[in-house]
Amino acid sequence: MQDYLNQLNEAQLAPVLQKDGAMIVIAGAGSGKTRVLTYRIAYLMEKGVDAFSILALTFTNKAAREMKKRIAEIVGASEAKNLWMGTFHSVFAKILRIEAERLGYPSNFTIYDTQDSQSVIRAIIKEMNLDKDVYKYKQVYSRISSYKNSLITVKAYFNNPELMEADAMAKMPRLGDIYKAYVARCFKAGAMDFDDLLLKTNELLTRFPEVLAKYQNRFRYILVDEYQDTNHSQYLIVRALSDRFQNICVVGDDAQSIYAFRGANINNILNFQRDYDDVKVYRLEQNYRSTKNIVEAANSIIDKNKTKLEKIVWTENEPGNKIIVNRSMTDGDEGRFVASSIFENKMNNQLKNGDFAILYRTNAQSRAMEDALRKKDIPYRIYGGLSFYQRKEIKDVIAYLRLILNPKDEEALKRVVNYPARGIGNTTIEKLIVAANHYNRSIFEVMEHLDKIDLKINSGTKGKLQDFVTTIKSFQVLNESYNAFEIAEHVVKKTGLLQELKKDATPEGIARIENIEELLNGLRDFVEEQKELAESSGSLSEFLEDVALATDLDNEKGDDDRVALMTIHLAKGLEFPYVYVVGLEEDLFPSGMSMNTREELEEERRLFYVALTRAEKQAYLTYAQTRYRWGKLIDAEPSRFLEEIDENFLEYLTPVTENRYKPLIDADIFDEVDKSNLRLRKPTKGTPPRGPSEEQLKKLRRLRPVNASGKEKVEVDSNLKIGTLVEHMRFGKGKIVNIEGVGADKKAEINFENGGLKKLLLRFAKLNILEN
DNA sequence: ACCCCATCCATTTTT
DNA sequence: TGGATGGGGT
Repeated sequence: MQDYLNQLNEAQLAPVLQKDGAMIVIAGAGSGKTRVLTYRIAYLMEKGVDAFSILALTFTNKAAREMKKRIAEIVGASEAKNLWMGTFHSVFAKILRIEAERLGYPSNFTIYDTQDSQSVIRAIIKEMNLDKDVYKYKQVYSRISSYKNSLITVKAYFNNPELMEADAMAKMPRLGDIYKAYVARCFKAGAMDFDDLLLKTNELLTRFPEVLAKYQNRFRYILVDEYQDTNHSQYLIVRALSDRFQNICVVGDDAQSIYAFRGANINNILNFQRDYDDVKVYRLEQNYRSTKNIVEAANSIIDKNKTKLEKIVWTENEPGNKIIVNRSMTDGDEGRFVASSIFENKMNNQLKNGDFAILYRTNAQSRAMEDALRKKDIPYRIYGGLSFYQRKEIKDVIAYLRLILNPKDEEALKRVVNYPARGIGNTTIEKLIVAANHYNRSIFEVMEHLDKIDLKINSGTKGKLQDFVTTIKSFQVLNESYNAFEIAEHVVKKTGLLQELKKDATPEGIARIENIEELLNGLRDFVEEQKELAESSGSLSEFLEDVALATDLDNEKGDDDRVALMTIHLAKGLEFPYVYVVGLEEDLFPSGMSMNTREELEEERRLFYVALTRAEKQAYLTYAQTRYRWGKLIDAEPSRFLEEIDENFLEYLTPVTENRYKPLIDADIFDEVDKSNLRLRKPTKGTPPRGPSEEQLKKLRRLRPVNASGKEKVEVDSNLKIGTLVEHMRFGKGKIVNIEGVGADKKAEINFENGGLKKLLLRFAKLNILEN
């Protein structure tokens, strides 16, 4: 029965066998930390710890599911199902539902996603007559979010002159008022946003000692994965819950802390030893994932960081190939290089598409990769971006379902009250909102009592409103006796949503219908699964909670064989035999917005470390010399990270290019005694960080004027067909009227109108027709 | 009430 | 460059 313990090395075994007390496991990349966590839980259970009293917090729901499955194999499914495992958000959402009424929330509160929250904020900004160019709703949202994650409530905000001043300095003196209105409106709608799930949990545990005691007694053993990415709010929850028994095991790697931007505090892991008495520290330093070259190259990078815990990651694996570095002319070329390389590797080594991953810093970089992969007929899947549940047609269905559970949910109501169109226009909604605010009721309640309120709404519209109310109420009745799948199917048919979509016979329209079908299938699976696990009956509320808190990777359908494309953030915790890290350019990676402080730059470096350590056998690092950004072709310089890697582990396919604007090393920037005279190379607004290269300037000068009409000769490849040129002419306002021809002198005469020539030139550069 | 067009904004990462 | 939003026209 204890066979599984044999699968651990000595370092891994120690934290598994320590049953009680506080402990931290510092786990290097690829050192088998998931295995340790899994086996530790299994071992606890074998030693007689009740599954009900174990709480394991993971970073994604998928991680929790997989771990649970593995544990079930060891201790049996019936035992494993009693474990509390999941993300902070999903676990505490469940607890909040149980305790909601203490906080004045209904237990069926809605969870607002980012879109919902932002839409509420946008409405508030509009109602307060604030300048939407000053108060940008996304910025306002992220400020409020970070306040919440630091446990700064509205009250705390108004008690803190410094914060208010900071916002006033940022030209947003009314931010506090927006915050207040936002919180009030969410509360009125019976809704919590993502941050509330943590904030309100903290409130619950501090305001109600008996509740705290209840959960302290319940969760006698607490385990936290990816501890380096916990924020202050999460930190306090863990501390509070573990305070009584102090059986706390946190696992993480400070070198992989990459979520500071959303409030993660690396100090949580760095200072863990101070927080509990008698903390045992374990280190997992043997890497089983990657070749020696990769491990040591990664070490040489992370070495440049000052803030870190001492740890030496090593491996007994083969040295393997060196890391391949490639430079391309353009981002398009970079894509083509990656695609060809994947193609060759696949052929030469008989690999599957799924053995490859392309990792990038920003989602926008995926396009060039996609184009190239498509041309080579290599199947790929993009992770992240618009997730399934964020698609319009899916959100519409979900909104109906949300409304059934919580009719106060304003965002859901606004979304579907007139979709499919039923003659309830904006004017009517406005009137309802005014009345709702006046009576301090929800919009739905106003709609229920139209006869009692004197609203200037004509009787026809009133009838339509009543029909809507009746429809929703009929759904609510059904919800009492049917499962989530049955309800959803009914809703889709009865509301006319499906018929509405069927009117649209375009490929997109058909895709939408298919998506809805997929949603229904997913629901059916969900219900079956829940019944099988006997965890529940598969009710609507459970499904909606899953949806709201689903991580992107949760929706992965790993059934077919595709190359994976994703941001590095999303790749954390994953591994692939072949990894391409693309776009290694200054201002892109490290991001131009994250090199103003040592902390920021070190986080970028950790991000790079994460990227590189995803690779098992072979890593590629690529960069381009020019790249389209914001629709403009800009010059790029190789990333400082390339120089930071010990070159013994690198193989350059292309000659090394020096960064012409050689970045200052950290010490130059951050360790100067007098920083006041140091000007950081922070790009100023509007102007690119640096101008075009000399050659390009020359070319641009030669080819001007761009804002007039005229004729110009452009050098092109003589093999180029006029048709090809024409194909690339059809864009922009400045039209190119015609092209005379490509002669023996390799020159084409082009007649153009305003701006056309410049655009053509850029296009050529992209196609790599013009030589450097 | 719906559709089309223009303008604006963005590219740092997401539970 | 492209997507998202909002205004104006019908």
